Amino acid sequence: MSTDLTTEDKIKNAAREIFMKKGYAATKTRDIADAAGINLALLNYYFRSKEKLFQQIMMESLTVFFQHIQNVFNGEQTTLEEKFSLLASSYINQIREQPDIPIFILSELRARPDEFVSQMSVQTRLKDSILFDQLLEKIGKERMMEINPLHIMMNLMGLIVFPFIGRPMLERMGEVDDAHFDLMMEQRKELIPKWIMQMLE
Amino acid sequence: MSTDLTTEDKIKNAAREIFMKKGYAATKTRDIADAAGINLALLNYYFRSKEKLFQQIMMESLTVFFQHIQNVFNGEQTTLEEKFSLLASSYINQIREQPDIPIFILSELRARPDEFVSQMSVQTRLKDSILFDQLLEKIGKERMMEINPLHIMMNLMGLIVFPFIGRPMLERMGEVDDAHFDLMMEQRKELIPKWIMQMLE
DNA sequence: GTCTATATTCTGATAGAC
DNA sequence: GTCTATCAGAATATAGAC
Repeated sequence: MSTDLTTEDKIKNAAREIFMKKGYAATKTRDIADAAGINLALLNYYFRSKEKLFQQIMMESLTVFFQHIQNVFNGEQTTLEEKFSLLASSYINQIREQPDIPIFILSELRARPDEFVSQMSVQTRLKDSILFDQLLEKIGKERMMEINPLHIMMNLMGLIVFPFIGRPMLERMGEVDDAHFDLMMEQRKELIPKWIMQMLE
Repeated sequence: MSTDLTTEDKIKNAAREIFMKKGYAATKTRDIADAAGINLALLNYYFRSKEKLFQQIMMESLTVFFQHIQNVFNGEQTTLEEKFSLLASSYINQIREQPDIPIFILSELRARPDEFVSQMSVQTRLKDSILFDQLLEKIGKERMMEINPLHIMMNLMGLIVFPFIGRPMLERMGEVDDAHFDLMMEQRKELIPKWIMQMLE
């Protein structure tokens, strides 16, 4: 870790790492200060409180995490399958760099149902997206009752995200090591869009 | 809630509910005592500590959650598709009664990587199951490199569990209410086994 | 077994010197 | 801006009466 960072950024980086790994409630401000290599008082000097520091980290995480979605959802040049492919690839890459980000976001979102949802809901409305229109066209009206487009979105997100969330469980059940897990995630970049397209046939 | 329970069970029920909803770190022993309608001292009298109480709840949750898997995995009378169908139906029913159980288990498992995994890994080894054999037969050796059976298990678990974990997000993105969500979960009991079988073609 | 009161430790936040 | 020292409150756990 390079040391030519502002104190504020050192604190934020440490906070992000620990919040992600342990969650809000289990994180102690002293741990953050230690990891950042600064004193506890400085944390409050820069961010006023643990709560405010957390909110900042969380907002940024949400923004980063949903950044791609908006663009991909509304890409005008890409086909349906290309959109699935782009989402799978970019998210698998991103989560690999921050493996705890999905479970972090989802569990903190559960703990605070109303605090951050507005932030997201503005960003991504399925019904207003080009992806949604393409889905409708592909599925066809006669099958719309049976297979709601939201099913497909659940499946897409679940297929991408779940292996990372369930990793400790899956590694035991399947007896896979880290290298093998990485290989499988790489495979899934191509498999997931294929699977989703099969569901639409 | 009937009141003819032992004090120990009253505490355990209250603890289970609050641990599930808020997670270990955010749960206060006083909240459990209040919810159980007893005094704080009694909690320590029966369970010695918050930690020990949690371990007991967690162990039982894991056992319940993985109870079905073992049986379904090794059913000798059921086909592959029937196994997928049984797993989807029973888990969707079970999670509906305790909606927080997946995120609870997965987030606490992340926080304590080594404490409980042994408990699970004993219960469920994919490679030793009849389901695994059936999968191998269906997939065929020539496709085994491309599509590891573990992919299929990840997909099955993800398709079942993710909608509940991602519910706050999905409800916003898709603008669905509770009734609609329930309907979709009901649909998925039939859709998921169908989707998984398609992946194997 | 159950309670009230209390001990003890932990934790977020601040005061004040430099 | 950064630190040391400390406060105030919260939270787990126990002592001891009933």
